[in-house]
Amino acid sequence: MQDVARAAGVSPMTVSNVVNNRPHVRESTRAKVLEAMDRLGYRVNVAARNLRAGRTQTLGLAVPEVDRPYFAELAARIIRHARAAGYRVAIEQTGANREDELEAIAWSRNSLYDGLILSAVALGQADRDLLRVDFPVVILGERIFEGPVDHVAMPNADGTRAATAHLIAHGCRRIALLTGPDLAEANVSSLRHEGYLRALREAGLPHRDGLVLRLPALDPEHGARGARRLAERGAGVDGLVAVTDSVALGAVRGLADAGLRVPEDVRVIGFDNILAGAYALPSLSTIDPDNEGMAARAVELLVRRIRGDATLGPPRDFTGPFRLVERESTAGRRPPRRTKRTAAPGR
Amino acid sequence: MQDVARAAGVSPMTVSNVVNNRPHVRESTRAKVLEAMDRLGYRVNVAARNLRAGRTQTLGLAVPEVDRPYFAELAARIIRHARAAGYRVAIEQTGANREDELEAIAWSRNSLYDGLILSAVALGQADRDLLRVDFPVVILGERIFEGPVDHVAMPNADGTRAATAHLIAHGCRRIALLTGPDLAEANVSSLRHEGYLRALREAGLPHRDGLVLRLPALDPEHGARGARRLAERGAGVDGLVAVTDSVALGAVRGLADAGLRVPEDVRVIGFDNILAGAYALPSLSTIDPDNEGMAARAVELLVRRIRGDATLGPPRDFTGPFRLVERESTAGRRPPRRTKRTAAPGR
DNA sequence: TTGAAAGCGCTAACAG
DNA sequence: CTGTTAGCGCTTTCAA
Repeated sequence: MQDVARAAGVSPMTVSNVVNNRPHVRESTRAKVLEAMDRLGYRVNVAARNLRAGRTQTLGLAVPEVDRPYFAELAARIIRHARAAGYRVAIEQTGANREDELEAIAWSRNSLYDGLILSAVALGQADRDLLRVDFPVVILGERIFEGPVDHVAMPNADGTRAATAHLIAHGCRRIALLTGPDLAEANVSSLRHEGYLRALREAGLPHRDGLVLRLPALDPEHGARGARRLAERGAGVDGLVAVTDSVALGAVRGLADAGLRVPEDVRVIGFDNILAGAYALPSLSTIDPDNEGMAARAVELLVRRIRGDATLGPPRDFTGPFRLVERESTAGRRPPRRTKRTAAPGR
Repeated sequence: MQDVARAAGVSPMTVSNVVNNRPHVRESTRAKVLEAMDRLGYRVNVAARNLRAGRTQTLGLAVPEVDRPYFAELAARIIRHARAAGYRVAIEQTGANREDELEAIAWSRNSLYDGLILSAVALGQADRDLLRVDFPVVILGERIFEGPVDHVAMPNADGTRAATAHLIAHGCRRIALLTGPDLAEANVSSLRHEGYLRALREAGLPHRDGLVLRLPALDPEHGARGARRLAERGAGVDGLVAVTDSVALGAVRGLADAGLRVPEDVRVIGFDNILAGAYALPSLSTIDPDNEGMAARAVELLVRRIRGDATLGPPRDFTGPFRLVERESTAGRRPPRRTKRTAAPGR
C-alpha cells in the first residue's frame, strides 16, 4: 500500500479510502490510485486489515461432518445467507465430539471469526457454562435449555412423533426405530427417540425394546446394517422410523437386501428432508424441519449479535415449524393415482 | 499477551514461546506463564499472528457447490489430509462460474490462505495466463493442459470410455449420454462426452445425436428430467451413461417415473463413486476416479509448494488411475446372488 | 534461557 | 478532499 501510495503520489490513507470505496475521494485521485494499484498488482492484506479493524467479516460454521448431506446442505444455505449479509463463512469440522465442539468455540474467539454458528451434537446441558463466552455464538439444531447463547432448535420430538403417528395411521403396528448412540445428554437421537415413544403411547401401542436399534453413527452404512439386523431377527416389523434421512436411505437398502419391499412390506420415514430423499427409489417420506428458515434465522441472529443490536434482548430459543412430507416410502398399498410419481414405487 | 507477560513477570517474548510450545523455556517459567494465561483467560490473536508471520496455516478450497455430494466428500477428504499436515481448510463456493473461480484465486492471495486448491469447472485453456500467479495453487479435476500450476486431473475421457464399453459388453446398443452444458472450454462434461463417443466408435456403434442430452446442471433433478425426456421420446434406450453419479441417481428415478426398470430395461452407470450410489436401490455402477488418492496428492503437492520444496520442479499434471465399480444398476438380467456385497461401498 | 527493539500492513481519529 | 500520527498483537532478530 505504501508503494501504491508513492506511485500514485498520494498518502496511504487515500489508497485505503479508494480500496474501501469510501466517499470523499475526488474522481481524478481515485483514477490515479486505481491505475497505480493495477500497475503494481496490488492486493489488500486481509490479515493486516483484520488485525487493525478487529473484525474479519467472517462467520465460523462448525458442523460434525461436511460430507453428511444434511450438513452439506445446511452449509450451502448458511453461506448463501451470510453472503447476503456481507460475511464469508469458514467451515470447521468437529467430528461430532464434544472436545472439538468446544475447541471450535475456543478457536473462533481467537479473532478469526466475528461469530460462530455451532451445529452442536455432542454438547449438552452440562456444558452450559462453557458456552458463557463474550463472543457471538448461535447454537443450531440442539436444544440446551436456558443456555447462555441463542438457539435455533429443531422440533425434534414433535417431528418424530408426527412421523410415527403417520405410520400408525397407515396401519403399521410393529414400528422400529433406528436411532443414534445413547449419550447421557439430550441430543438429536434422544429427543427424536422420545417423540417416537410418545406417539406409540398416544396410540396405545406397546413399546418393544427389541424394535429400537442404537446405531454407532447416523449414516447409510449403519442404517442398512441396522435394518438388516431387524429383518433377520424376524421381528415382523411393518414400519420404520429413522432419526435421519441418511439412515432411512440406508435402511431401505438394508431391507431390500433382506428381501423386504418398501413400502409394501415395511413403511419407512426419515427426518431432515435432504435432497437425495426426493429422488430415491422409493422416494423417501420425511419430516421437513424448515431448513431454510433455520439457516436464515441463525445467520440473522448471529449478525445482529455481532452488530450489538440491543433490541434483541437476552439469548433466546427458537423452534421452527415442521412439515410432514409424504412420499412413496410410506404410500398406501395401492400407489396413488398421480401417474408421474407412482411409477415403480417398489422395485 | 502484554497483560499475561506482566502478570507472570516475564517478557511478551517468553509468553509467545510458551504459547507456541517452543523449547528453551524453563519448566517453572512455563508453569508461571500458563497459570497467568489461564487466570486471565488469554487467547492468541490469530489475526496478529498471521500478519506478523506472513502465513496463516490455512488452505483455501474452492468448489462449485458444497452441497453436491461429490464436492462435500472431496472437502471432507481434503480437510482430513490438510489437518494431518498441520493446516486448516477454508471452503469457498464458486457456484461453478468463471468469475468466482478467478475471484477465489484473487481472494486467496490476499494473505488469507497459504495456498489454494481449486476445483475448477469453468476455467479453461483460455484462462491459463490468469493462473500465472506467484501463489501456490493446485487445480483439481480439470485438465488445463500445460497450465502454469499443478494439476491433479481425473481420467475423465478414459473413465467414461470404460463405462460406455461396460454397457456395450452387457449387450446395450442404444446408449444415451446425460452430460452438462456445452461450454467452449474443455471441461468435465466435454471430456467425458469424448470418452463416450470414443467407446461407441471403437465398438462400431453409430452415434445418434438424439441420445445425447445436455443438462443445465449436474444434479439429480436435471438427471431425472433428462431421463424422462429420453424415455418419452421413445428412443428405445437400453443403456445410459451419466457424467456424474448425482445425475445418474436422478436418471434412475426419472426412468422409473416413465415406467422403465433399471437394470432390466435400461442399464445405468455414473461417474465419481459418491457414497450414496453404494446404498441406492438399485446400487449404482460407477467409475471410481481414486478420490482418496486425488485428495491426498492435491494436499501433498500444495503443501510442498508452500514450503518451497525445490525437488518438485515445474508445475506438473497428474492423472490418477480409475476403477470400474460394478453394482446392480448394470447387472445382468438376473440380479446377482451376492446381495450383501453389492451394498458395500467401494470407498 | 530470557528480553528489547522493531515492524508486519492496515485504518481510526483527527488535522489541515 | 487529503495527509499525519499512532498502534492493532504478535514474532523475528539479535543481544544479554
